[in-house]
Amino acid sequence: MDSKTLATYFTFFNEIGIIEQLSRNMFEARLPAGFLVSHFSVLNHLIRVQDGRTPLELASAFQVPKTTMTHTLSVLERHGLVAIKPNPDDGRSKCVWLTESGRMFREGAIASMAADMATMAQTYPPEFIADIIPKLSEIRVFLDALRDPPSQR
Amino acid sequence: MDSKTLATYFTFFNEIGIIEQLSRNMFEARLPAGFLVSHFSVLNHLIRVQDGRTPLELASAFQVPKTTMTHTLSVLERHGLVAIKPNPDDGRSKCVWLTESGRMFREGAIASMAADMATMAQTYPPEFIADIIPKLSEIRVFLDALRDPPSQR
DNA sequence: TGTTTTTAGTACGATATCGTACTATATAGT
DNA sequence: ACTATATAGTACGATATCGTACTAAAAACA
Repeated sequence: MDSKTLATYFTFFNEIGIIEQLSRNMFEARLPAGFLVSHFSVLNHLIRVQDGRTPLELASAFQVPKTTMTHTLSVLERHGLVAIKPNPDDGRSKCVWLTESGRMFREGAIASMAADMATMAQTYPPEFIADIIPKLSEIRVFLDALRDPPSQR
Repeated sequence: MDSKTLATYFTFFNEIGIIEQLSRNMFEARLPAGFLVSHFSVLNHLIRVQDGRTPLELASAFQVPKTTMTHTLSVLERHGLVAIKPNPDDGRSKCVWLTESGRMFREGAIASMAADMATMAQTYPPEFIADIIPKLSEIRVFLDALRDPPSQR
């Protein structure tokens, strides 16, 4: 692979990295002090896929080590945003449930973030974004499959 | 903004976030133990834009707080990959220069990563990637401009 | 059924990232 | 020139993220 082609791929991932940072900063500016996107994302995910997920499922969904998810969940639990209960189907495992506070927290966060999204929509309408998503999804699936071994993420 | 449109934007940023994590893991697997993408990126940036940049310029380029860059640079300096010297034009400032080791480190890292990029190129040829980059760049520039105030990042 | 291996979660330590506060120097305003 | 403000970098503390090692339970297997 020539260096110019290589640079294309590097540029791609560099743009991804910068957008990730900028968007994270944007979102976190809308969250209550002390909360990060990692916290919000878990709450949001539990709404999207139904709560009652195990910590490992969550770690896998976010591609983070399970130790990281343990920590994130402990923060959410400490703030009463989730309840962590034993998994009735597996004595080793647990299930994560949203509390009423957790649902409200997510609602409020989304309402705050909607302002930024609306601003963004003025320049980049939903169709523009929707057009890019499938390509990113493809690449995401590909990269996910590329990992070897499919470790405990 | 209706919730479905909102979901489009959230999905977009979610994909960005996952790709960022997957690619970071992929790249870091190719770096010598103990080194992270944040270290490599600075070396790579110094090649691309010429070295002699100030820590603040680097922090700005990567959208990280200057304290984070101070830390990153201290790691690079400790390993002899960069040399940090006073800025002749500004007594408060410094300039970051690549060392020969730093250049070699970068070369080696890129050579390692090229293998992954070549694998990726089999499924996603450069044109596919090159097609997405301008859109991401646009969005990156937009998000960058959105920040208020243009803080010390 | 008893043993081995795998799996879910956590404890712990190391490093990264970030925010606040501080110092030194430069710039702006008078 | 003098003062006030802004800027570059760092010190420090808090939290996040991650890797390794461990425990307990489940699954595989003999």
